[in-house]
Amino acid sequence: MTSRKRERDALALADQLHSAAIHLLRHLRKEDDASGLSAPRLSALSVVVFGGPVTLGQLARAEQVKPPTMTHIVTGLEKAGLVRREGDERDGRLTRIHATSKGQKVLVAGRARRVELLASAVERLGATELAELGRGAQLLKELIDSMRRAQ
Amino acid sequence: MTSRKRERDALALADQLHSAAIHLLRHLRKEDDASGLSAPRLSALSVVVFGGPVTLGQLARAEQVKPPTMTHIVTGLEKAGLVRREGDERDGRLTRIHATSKGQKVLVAGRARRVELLASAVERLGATELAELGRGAQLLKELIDSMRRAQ
DNA sequence: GCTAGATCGTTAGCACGGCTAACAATGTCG
DNA sequence: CGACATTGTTAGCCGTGCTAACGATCTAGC
Repeated sequence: MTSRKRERDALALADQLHSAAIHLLRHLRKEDDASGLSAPRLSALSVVVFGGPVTLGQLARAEQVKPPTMTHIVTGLEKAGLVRREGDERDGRLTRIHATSKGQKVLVAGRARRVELLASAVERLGATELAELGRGAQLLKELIDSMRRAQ
Repeated sequence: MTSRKRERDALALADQLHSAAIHLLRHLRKEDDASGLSAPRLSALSVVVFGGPVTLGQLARAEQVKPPTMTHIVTGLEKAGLVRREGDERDGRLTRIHATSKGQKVLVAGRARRVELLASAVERLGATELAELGRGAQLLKELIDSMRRAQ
């Protein structure tokens, strides 16, 4: 019956993670609003800033979103002047997304603003708990990658 | 400089948690779609099913959402026959949200379906990692509660 | 008892995020 | 050169979230 117990554990854990993800994002949304950057835009901008110029399709795959959705997000970022489109010279179908210097600045500022709430909460944690939470975040990330590979 | 290091840790951790939350929800959305229940609806339904009859305002606060948003979500659940509104006899302003039996069934089925992906990923984890991830989820939940109390 | 204010929920209207279907433009290969 | 594949965009739908404004109801205070 130990496998039955594992299933129950997995179900309970999935529920906790699901609920935590929803509520965390709803909290962070408020801060994101202050910077004018929603979570999906911030996330995409982060990829562009740290991942260098990237095609729209790559960005869509990285963000696990369909191309039309990414077109929409990039258009928003472009109108805000945080990103610019540039056609590839060798392959006319591709459009490469570049971060502008404003985009880099806004990303850094947005990260700082976004983390304020979390940071003040994190500072109430002991060193042990901080390490444990870090470990949990790493495991969660690996879990998501594993889900992605499994389709 | 140790406090500076804590800040950097907090920033990096916040980024990881933010990114993980986004990508986890995007994955789970696909499963949620299969059951016809989006993440916010599933989350709200869960509160109604396990938290007994609840007023719309309580539900909105529990889900950290403004009343008009919750009105919309509840309307969707009601149209799907998962929930029903009932006026309070003592206070005519209140509307209590009750789960229907169909709502209970659908919630359970949705949870199972939703957890399939995660469960198969979780089963690739060792017992130690499972415990660590569970601890991380618990800490994350406490962190969110702490953020909520701090506004 | 009645009026003034507070509270609760809804409606209206906006912006964004996500999807599918359909299309145009470009590359590639037989 | 022509058929096919790939890339990105457009159009159109629905769900989520907000604020502003409103109607209905309760509660105080006079």
